Amino acid sequence: MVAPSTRTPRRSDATRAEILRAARARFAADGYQKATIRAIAADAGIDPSMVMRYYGTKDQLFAAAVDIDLRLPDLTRIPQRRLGVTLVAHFLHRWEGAAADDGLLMLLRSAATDRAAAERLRTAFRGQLVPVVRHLVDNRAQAAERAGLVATQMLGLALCRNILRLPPVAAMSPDTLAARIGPTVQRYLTGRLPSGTSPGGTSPSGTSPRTGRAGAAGTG
Amino acid sequence: MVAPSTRTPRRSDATRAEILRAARARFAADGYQKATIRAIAADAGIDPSMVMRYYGTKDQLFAAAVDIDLRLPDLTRIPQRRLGVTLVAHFLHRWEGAAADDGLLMLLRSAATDRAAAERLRTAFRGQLVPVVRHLVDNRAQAAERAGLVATQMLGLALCRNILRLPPVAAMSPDTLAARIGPTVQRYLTGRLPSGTSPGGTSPSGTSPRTGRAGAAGTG
DNA sequence: CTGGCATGTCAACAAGTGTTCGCATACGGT
DNA sequence: ACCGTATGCGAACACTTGTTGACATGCCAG
Repeated sequence: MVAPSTRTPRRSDATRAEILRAARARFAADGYQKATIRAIAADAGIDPSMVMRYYGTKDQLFAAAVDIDLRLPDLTRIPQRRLGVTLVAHFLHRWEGAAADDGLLMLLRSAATDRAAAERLRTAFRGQLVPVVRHLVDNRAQAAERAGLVATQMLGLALCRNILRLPPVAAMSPDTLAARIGPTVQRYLTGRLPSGTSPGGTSPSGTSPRTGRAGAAGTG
Repeated sequence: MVAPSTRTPRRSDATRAEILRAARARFAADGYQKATIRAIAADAGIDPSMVMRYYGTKDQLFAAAVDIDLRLPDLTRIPQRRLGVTLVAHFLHRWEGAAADDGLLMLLRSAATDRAAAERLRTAFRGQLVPVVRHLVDNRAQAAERAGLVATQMLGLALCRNILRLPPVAAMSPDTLAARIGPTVQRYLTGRLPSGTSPGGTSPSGTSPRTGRAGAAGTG
């Protein structure tokens, strides 16, 4: 991807890629445990032992298959009022649009029972979502809290829509979902955080985000 | 539970109960697949074959272990403005309070990879959450949609807090969470549904719930 | 053409799974 | 006391899993 001179273009690169493709699909569809090496190999049209030869172990194959990249946009370059809808639309597009990426579903399915996958998800949260939110909010602890709230809503959406397939949620169009859920995310990001223990909030009125005009988000 | 004369109190009832207890714990902790009959039997302190004798098969054991009862309160008897926080607090108390019930976690963990468990969850949603919401909203389709939105938030909360254990979400106190997330649920239940395809909404201004005074929910 | 290595297949292993069967044992009614 | 049955155990079966090693086959350098 980076430099074309990435050394030694092996003849088996096609097979390697095919294995990875099959692995991604299987892991996304079945989760870590249920996805068997044999099934992946069958999908890739080769022998199971090849999988081991090229990727060592099932764990390592999973590690190679999962490259969770939320590709979050720079939120500071988005109109303040549209942060919520934009973010929801982004996620929907990210995992069911044209350039869909099974990464999150893969991880979500697996994380329910596999603690390594859960750790991955926590890492992605800490390393990708929290930093982006931190650009909007000064207070570190508060940024983490806001990011956490956003995660509950976004992962819940992914869960209900793409995994559980709750009929009403699965039936709604991406636009409708963005319109319905956008305000929630908007409030989590920029709204006042109503009363409650504010962890680490040292600033006097520490429940306000950097973008001053907070509050009435979610009323349309 | 109902009548003490429930016929033939067998001598093995204690064992049966112990098996069920161990099964619930294991299913909740590991999910359907990862929870093995042998492990459950070991937890219960008996032989694996006893599990089969008393419950037939692993599927049937799972079916016997899961009795998802959200015990949702009658929302019509709750102050309109407090619907959201009440509901969030109820759920938090339901699955981590004194009378905690692993049922939902059990189902959530399993539903990610087991389609039978997912179907259970859909049934619980359709049979318990939707009807309660329907008491608040006339339009059936709209009630289902609102219930779906509530599900995305509540299941997302359960997921992030009790399964993924995202640090910020896991660290927040139940009260704080209710204060933060309550308004979201409130808006999903009684708020105006902002523009977007309104499925089945035949009424002219069909985006308003029965409880007239909608709108500015979530601004504190 | 020929050797050496990458690529791939086949068969098998050891461990773990749900599940079944046969055999002890202890209880409860007569 | 005795017998039928419920209760429990242990071993085993058939199967799937991840993983490994021996063996075939193709490609390219010399």
